[in-house]
Amino acid sequence: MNQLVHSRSGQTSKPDLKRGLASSPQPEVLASRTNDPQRTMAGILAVALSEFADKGLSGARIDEIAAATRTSKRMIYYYFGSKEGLYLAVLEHSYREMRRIEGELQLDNLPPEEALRRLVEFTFDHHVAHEDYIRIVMNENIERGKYLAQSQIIQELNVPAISAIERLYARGLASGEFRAGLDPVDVHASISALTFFNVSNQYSFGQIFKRDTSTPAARAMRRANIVEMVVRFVRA
Amino acid sequence: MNQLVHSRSGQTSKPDLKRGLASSPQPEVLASRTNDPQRTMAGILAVALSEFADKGLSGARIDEIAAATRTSKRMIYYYFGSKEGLYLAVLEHSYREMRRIEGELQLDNLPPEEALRRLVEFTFDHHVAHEDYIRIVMNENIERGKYLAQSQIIQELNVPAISAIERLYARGLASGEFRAGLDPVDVHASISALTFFNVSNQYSFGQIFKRDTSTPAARAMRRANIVEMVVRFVRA
DNA sequence: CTCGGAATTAACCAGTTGGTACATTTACGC
DNA sequence: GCGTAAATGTACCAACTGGTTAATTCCGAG
Repeated sequence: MNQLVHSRSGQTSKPDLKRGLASSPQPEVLASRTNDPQRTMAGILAVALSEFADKGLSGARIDEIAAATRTSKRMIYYYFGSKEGLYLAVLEHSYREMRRIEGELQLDNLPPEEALRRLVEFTFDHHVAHEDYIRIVMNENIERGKYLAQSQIIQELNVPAISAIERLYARGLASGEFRAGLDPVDVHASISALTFFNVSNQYSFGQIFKRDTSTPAARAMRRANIVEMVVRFVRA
Repeated sequence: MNQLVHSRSGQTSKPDLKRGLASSPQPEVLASRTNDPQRTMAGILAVALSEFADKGLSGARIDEIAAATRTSKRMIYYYFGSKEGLYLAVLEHSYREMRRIEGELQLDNLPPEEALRRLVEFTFDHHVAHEDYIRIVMNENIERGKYLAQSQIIQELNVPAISAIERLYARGLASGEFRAGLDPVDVHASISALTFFNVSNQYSFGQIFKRDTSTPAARAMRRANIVEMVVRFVRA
């Protein structure tokens, strides 16, 4: 499949480091080409993320992705080998990015229940703000996790949210605020379910119940209820 | 089931109403053709449901659907007009069927909390048992509800789950078991989110956490926790 | 019986789509 | 400067895919 060992692994030489800035020497007119693999790959990846999120793996079109790029279709195959290779790269990028954002949250100096509330609110907001990632995950589930299974990179990624829950749960247990016997992964599943669905199924839900779930008021209400639901679940 | 009003453009007359049952007169062997529009349409629809659920709208192939049918591709276009027409028919059939199943649940002679538990358990089991419908809804959300919006039929369908929640909530409120101020649609959103996600995201979740969510033990645990979560949310 | 529209078959088609062959240019290492 | 591998552009293609054309058969009404 990916004969081109390019893409992930060693990029052989490192054509960056030089051009920190000063990307485009000549303005335009002069139709000379500039080699900038980093920029090319990043550009392709960004466009591909948006296209795959929009239409799904089978719905996205390589030609359209190429057209939206500064470069050509040839480059997609040069760097990513195939449509599936490109999709996998997008998937990996998305998961890495999601984990990175999760990892930024700092909850250890908040009281347990407050920390839990913050975590749920953060997850809710994060999902609302990154619909593209949600849609990539939806699509991957339509594919039954086929590409996720292929990626060691994603498998090896740790999930900051889980350790965050573990820590705050241990503290809440010690203080007597939380009840015993709960599984952090299960709690995470509930938080994810509630916040993910809020974004992933907004269209069908909105249509069926004639509600616009995207208004600030509706969102705030839903958010508060989800937080309340999770907190009540863990309370002693 | 539904006698397709023949795709969108008027497909002339209405070939149904006559043959209620008594479908196949001759067994087989005789290679002569038999006209049985009901059977033909139902067959196409069943295969299409399975294909669209499996691959999504853009991933499904008309030729493959046709091949899996007793009849030919031409018949798909004869009865459903286009790939999108077929998809819409599948979508409508799916929603109608889901509502019908929901409507079968009888909760009015159970105490409020018990009724709520039953509702959640029922929804959980229903979603687990009908992954095809879940996947059709997932796909429709990938399509941003475009086809749902086109269908008056689905819009007009009432949602039995909502009235069920309304009734049991009113009873729980009267008895003092439930707290005031909750919105039945919001409660429904939470129940759906938890049970839907459990099926829709099983692949990504399973891969990330190296857990097989399909074992009876894992399922029972998850189910119990979801029930508990919803009950605690509404309790006074 | 027979007539006409409904139901069905088989072959075909044009546009799309993922993927390539080949030629060319850039720019880093020496 | 210069040689060479990396990077890129252009043109092209074979297979797939949704959809159609035209011909044929079934079957209920009169």
